[in-house]
Amino acid sequence: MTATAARPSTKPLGKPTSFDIAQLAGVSQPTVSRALRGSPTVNTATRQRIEAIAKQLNYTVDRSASNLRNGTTKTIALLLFRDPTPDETVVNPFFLGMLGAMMAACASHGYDLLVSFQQLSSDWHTDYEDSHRADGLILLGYGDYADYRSRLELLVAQGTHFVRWGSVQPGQPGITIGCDNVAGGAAAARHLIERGRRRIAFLGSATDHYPEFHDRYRGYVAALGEHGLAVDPRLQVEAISTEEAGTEATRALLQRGVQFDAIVAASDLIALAAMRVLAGAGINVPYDVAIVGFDDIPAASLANPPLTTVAQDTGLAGRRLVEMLLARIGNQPAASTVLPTHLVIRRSSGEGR
Amino acid sequence: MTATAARPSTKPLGKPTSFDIAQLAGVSQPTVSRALRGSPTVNTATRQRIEAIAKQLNYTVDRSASNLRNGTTKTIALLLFRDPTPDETVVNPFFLGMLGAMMAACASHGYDLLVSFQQLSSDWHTDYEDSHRADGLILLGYGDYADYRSRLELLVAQGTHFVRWGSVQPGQPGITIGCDNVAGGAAAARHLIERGRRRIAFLGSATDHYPEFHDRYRGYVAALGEHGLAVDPRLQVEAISTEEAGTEATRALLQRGVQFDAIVAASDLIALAAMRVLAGAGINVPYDVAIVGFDDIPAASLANPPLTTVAQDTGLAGRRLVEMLLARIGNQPAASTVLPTHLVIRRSSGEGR
DNA sequence: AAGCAAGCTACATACGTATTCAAACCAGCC
DNA sequence: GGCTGGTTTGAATACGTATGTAGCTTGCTT
Repeated sequence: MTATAARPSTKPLGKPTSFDIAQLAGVSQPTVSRALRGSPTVNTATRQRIEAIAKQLNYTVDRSASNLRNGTTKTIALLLFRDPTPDETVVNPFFLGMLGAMMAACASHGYDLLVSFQQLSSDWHTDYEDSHRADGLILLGYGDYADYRSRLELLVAQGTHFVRWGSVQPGQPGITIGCDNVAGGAAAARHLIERGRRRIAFLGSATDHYPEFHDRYRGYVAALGEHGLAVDPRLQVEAISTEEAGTEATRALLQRGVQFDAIVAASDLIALAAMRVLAGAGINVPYDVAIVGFDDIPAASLANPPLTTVAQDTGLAGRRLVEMLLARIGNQPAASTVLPTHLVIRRSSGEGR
Repeated sequence: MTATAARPSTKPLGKPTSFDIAQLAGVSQPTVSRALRGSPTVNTATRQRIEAIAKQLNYTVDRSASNLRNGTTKTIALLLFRDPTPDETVVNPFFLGMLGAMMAACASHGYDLLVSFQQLSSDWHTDYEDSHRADGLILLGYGDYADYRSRLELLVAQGTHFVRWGSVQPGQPGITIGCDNVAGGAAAARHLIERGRRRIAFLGSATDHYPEFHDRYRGYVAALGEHGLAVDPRLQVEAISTEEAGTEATRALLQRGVQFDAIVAASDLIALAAMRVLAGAGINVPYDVAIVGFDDIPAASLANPPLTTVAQDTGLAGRRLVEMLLARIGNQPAASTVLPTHLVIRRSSGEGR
């Protein structure tokens, strides 16, 4: 009776606790806990009585207490790494496309989803799991891999559960889910070649600081090779994932004065920016220059002309990220996975002159 | 020493606790807590010693324990009500646009942000704050207000802290942040009238089940009145916020066989759908029919032709929602707020025949 | 009829933190 | 030199849940 004494029966003011229920049901608090958690050792009649009272009082288990006791939070933290955009609060639309699927996947497994912006340089790596705010992390965002990798290794060393979206490569720390960037890049270039284009530029990164873009570039190079086309370094311009980078890269390409009749852009944002710059320069898409993007963000189909692009299945991606993370958390086998891409053909890669 | 006895000094295996720090610093656990929380009663030298050790051990306060002790979670839950779209995981892009600002605002106040899909009909209203998963709720989503309102009243009765985005009206339960839908609707219609359009249709809701759309409709009606134009009920078609609804509504409008030279759409998704349907019917935008949308989602500027629309400042909206909620949580004054809109003129409302 | 197992329930406790209250200490002062 | 007042620290405790263990009851076996 010590516990019930702490809350005199005259004062049920705050949110009800398992002690309140116990008192009303004439049992002890542990019995309430066991009954509501479905322990088979509780008498059926007792359980039903308890459940009825709990429902009537609108009782919910206190997550803070439950978390403390269980050492688990039933929460996943989604860390979005900021692109260096002018507006600090803009989230990459491709990642936003995964959000719905992640919310749904988390919910269906009884997990909550915490979202957060992060500077790649902040100390996110120690934050979430150590402080028991989440049981695991999902990392989303492009970013300089050289810096990134050491942090991933730290996470592994700490035993933190995490999954990231990115380029899947052997020997990587932790679990990575990603699409087949090489195949996607190749499909984009191949499509343009088959449409008769020969001078195909690549806007993205050809260095392994941005492994996903680099993979796409490798696919592009491979496709050119298949068709006996030479890779002209003057047709490759560095660009990160943002629209701003795309604008600059396209301008740089034009300034080089090199002739080109097509562009493979490493992201749709780059591609859309390129279309704008080209239009501004009086260059017709697709007549003068055909363009293929990557990601199939919602805006791609609305562009003028609609953008041909390498689609990634964001729904599947989001689901897979959550499932793999939960497997890791549950100490079940989980492995890096490569997801397929498919080419969505629209008008931006149409007939040339 | 009872506590330190529980964790023999030979075994510092798990995440370090304040007891571990205390032992290393040669003080008691409460002193550690006080030192790290900045209590002025702790000797400066002691504090520094403790801080150094805490840093060295990568100590972080256990949120579960802290939450339990404080009765607070430093977390806000964002509840997104699902639109009835075919793909269950698609989130309304307008609300997604607020997400970045909300994340930033939460972070700057030291709060975490939990996101979750909800069926409007589920029992979300009792879930989050009662169970100590969040200190307050942000409710986002259109939805049948008749059903919604009773739940809001329940929230108020329970003393739950919440803020919602929607139509701001007197006598509403709780705090609502919204844009000036009436003024926005009026601006859209006025703009079309000034461009010489006279037969202006409205795609949205003229009933108060969807108060925001109804407000926009009222603005539209007012603008027509200002210019002595009659309101033709045949030019109004019911539609909820989704693209699918826009498609259907536009088809219905065409089937009525009523002549029209412009459309005010209650959302950009509706407007974009309308543009597609019209294009499919061989009707030129803006030549035959001018269109104005509402929201200024990212896709609006990319449409063909780019969509004239009533812009809402999603960044400001997200920030304001968070700030008002935090004020409520802190028992500080907070009130419903109406935010301004502004018309963004693009080509979809250009020259007619 | 005594013993024993099975079935339920209660007791005690731990999770890690933050706060209240009391104690210890130190210096200064009459 | 003991006392005062201020400063710093420690002991005890509560937050609400979940679980190991012990205890009680009932019914059945031999």
